[in-house]
Amino acid sequence: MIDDDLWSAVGDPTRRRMLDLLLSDGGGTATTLSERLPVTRQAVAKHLGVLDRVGLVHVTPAGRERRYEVDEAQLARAVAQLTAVGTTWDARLQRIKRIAERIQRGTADRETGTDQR
Amino acid sequence: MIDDDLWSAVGDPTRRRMLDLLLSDGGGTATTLSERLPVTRQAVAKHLGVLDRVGLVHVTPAGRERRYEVDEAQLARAVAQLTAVGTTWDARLQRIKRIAERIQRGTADRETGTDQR
DNA sequence: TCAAAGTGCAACCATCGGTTGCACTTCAAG
DNA sequence: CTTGAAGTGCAACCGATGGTTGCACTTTGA
Repeated sequence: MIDDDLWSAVGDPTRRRMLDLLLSDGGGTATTLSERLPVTRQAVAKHLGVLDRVGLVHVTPAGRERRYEVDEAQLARAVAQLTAVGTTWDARLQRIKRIAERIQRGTADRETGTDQR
Repeated sequence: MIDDDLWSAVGDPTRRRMLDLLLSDGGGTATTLSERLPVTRQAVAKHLGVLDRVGLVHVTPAGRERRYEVDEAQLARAVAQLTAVGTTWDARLQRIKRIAERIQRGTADRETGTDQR
């Protein structure tokens, strides 16, 4: 149901900042990204490898540079999964809130069995 | 802006399943949770420690048991942050999509400087 | 041709999710 | 009261991962 690779790829805070930078700058290399992040170039390169492996970025060799760009469609998929999990829990929380209110309203005789699971 | 501790706490798939179980069962202990999860009691206990540290669950000692329950308000906060990040990226993606369409529509003379950043 | 820029590879360290093993409290039954 | 089982906590260990440093390799430009 949930693509756990995609989730964990987006789950890392450094990778989220990298995606942010790549989006606002319209692409970049490991070196340019590391200049704007509190980590070394090698760490950035590893993260780019992870993002590339799940298809969130694409790489284009240009001379001695390797330019990375965000795959917007794939990122849209990841964002959709994010919000999907959010809305699922939101619904569950609201359901529990409704049950709690119903119980507190005094209907405490046969509440068990009507809405379990 | 973003509470990174909350995010990483919810980021772990096992912790998400634990929150799911705690919500649907209305609480539980490390032992009862581990019986319904593919990990040992000790692993569950560690995760409960993490969730407790960020305030997503509360613990109530009862005899030799330690019963954990979800703090629904805090979980609601975490879910809100999740969906907030989602909508932020969604907006950014849509803005980029609009720019790309405008450029491709043929306005390729002075597109630079009108909507950068 | 040669130095600087950009990258890749390898070794190393700390943290984390997970495990096993053992000691400690609490409850309940004899 | 004693004793054994249930529930927990603590410590050591293992593998994966995010991060670092060091070095070798290609490409560019003077």
